[in-house]
Amino acid sequence: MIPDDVVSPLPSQRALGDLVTDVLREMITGGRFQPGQHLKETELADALKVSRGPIRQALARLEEEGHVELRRHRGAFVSTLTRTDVEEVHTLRGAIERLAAGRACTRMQDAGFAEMDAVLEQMKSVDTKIDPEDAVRLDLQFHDIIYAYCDHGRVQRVWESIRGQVTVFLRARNASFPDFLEVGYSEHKELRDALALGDPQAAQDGIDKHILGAYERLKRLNLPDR
Amino acid sequence: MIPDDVVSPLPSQRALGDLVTDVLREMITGGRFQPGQHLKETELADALKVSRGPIRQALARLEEEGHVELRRHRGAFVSTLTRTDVEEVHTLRGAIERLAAGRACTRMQDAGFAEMDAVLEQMKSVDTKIDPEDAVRLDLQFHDIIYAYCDHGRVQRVWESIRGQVTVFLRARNASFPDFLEVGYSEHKELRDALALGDPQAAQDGIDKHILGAYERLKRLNLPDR
DNA sequence: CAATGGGTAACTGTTTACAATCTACAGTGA
DNA sequence: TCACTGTAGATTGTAAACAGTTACCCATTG
Repeated sequence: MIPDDVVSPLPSQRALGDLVTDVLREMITGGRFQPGQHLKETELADALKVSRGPIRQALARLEEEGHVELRRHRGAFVSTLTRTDVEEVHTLRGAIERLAAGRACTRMQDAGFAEMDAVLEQMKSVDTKIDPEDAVRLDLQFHDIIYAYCDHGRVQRVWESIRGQVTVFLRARNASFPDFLEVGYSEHKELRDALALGDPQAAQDGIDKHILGAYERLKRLNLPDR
Repeated sequence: MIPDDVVSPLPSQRALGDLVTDVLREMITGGRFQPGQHLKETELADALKVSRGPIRQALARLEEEGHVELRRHRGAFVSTLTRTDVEEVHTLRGAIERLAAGRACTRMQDAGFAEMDAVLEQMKSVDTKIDPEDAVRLDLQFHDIIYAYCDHGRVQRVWESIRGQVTVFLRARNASFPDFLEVGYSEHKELRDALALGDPQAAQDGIDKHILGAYERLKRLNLPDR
């Protein structure tokens, strides 16, 4: 057996459509496209040097994730973020993360909590340095751990389907309320301690509280109603 | 303005891929394919008289719904139902239907409850006639109403993504436990009354109880572990 | 000036064909 | 028996072309 380090870092033959999906998702969540902008298949195909096939596959997936709106015979348009979207994403997230946490708290064991503590440790230092993008990354990483340990493929998929939009919200929040960076650590530490009890009910209550807090802050953002 | 009732019910130009998705989903849930069967794109394309494009779109969607497994460069295989699938589908369903019911109970109003009562009325008569397929249809119709009135596009989509598998489970249950047909009405009536209180907490508790009951029965089915 | 209607351009939806790539499986040799 | 190799079959990726729609412009009409 040849160790992984020696051979080529595996060409990672993912489907081209999946790569395109990631690239476009990053471009949209990163603000490289304007909300409402018309994304044309042929333009994207030319720009990314692929054919229309993988582009269509990517757009279909991004539509499911809520990043673009597909109008028949019109094409794909970058979604505009509304108050309704924030509400839907957060209530749905609350529902599935509640389930995920209830399961994860009895499955994480030492390894899971060690991962979590590593993230928390970094959050603590972010509190002093204050780099908004780091805060977003760590916030997501923390919750990714819960989903990873809940051992529930379907919940994981639903999370992945809204994760991109959660990212957008977190970025918007940090841009509007930079002071929030200071409470990131304590809120997640509290949630971690609730999970550590190993009691599904306590874990679910912890999530309810955590997500509700995040939602209350987001509601203060100035967004169009729909 | 011409009222909708007078004009043609619009030819509803759906995409071919969507039609193919529905056809294949029905064929899979209806048992026309064997679990594990290898579905080849070209075969399906020939059989349905469409090109590979819509077929691929359909298979990608059915994979997200859990009806087929897509293996890279191998193709699509009809999923085998396992105990794990039953557990995942029901816990996820419990989580989102809890949310949906909490919202729906304050939005259904008279019209919604009228729809529900119409379904309940049919359930009562099924109890005497006992046609398993009718029981499945009515069970789904009842819960569809909750999702329709919860006014939450994303929850609706998640429901649609597991609805097909729930259908499979219900059919399997009726095949194994025909006696269940007798309790269908009373259990749903109980849930309807919980919703009618208009209290989100009561509605959520009603769902917890209802889904848990359904799950307990399904667990008695004899299914492979994975 | 507003409403109507024709015409056009642009884009998506679909089909077809072909090249490239990968998997599984059988066969080969040690 | 085991590991390797080669090949056939199937899928994915790409490309090109056509059909169907949609939006938009603009002249016409009242």
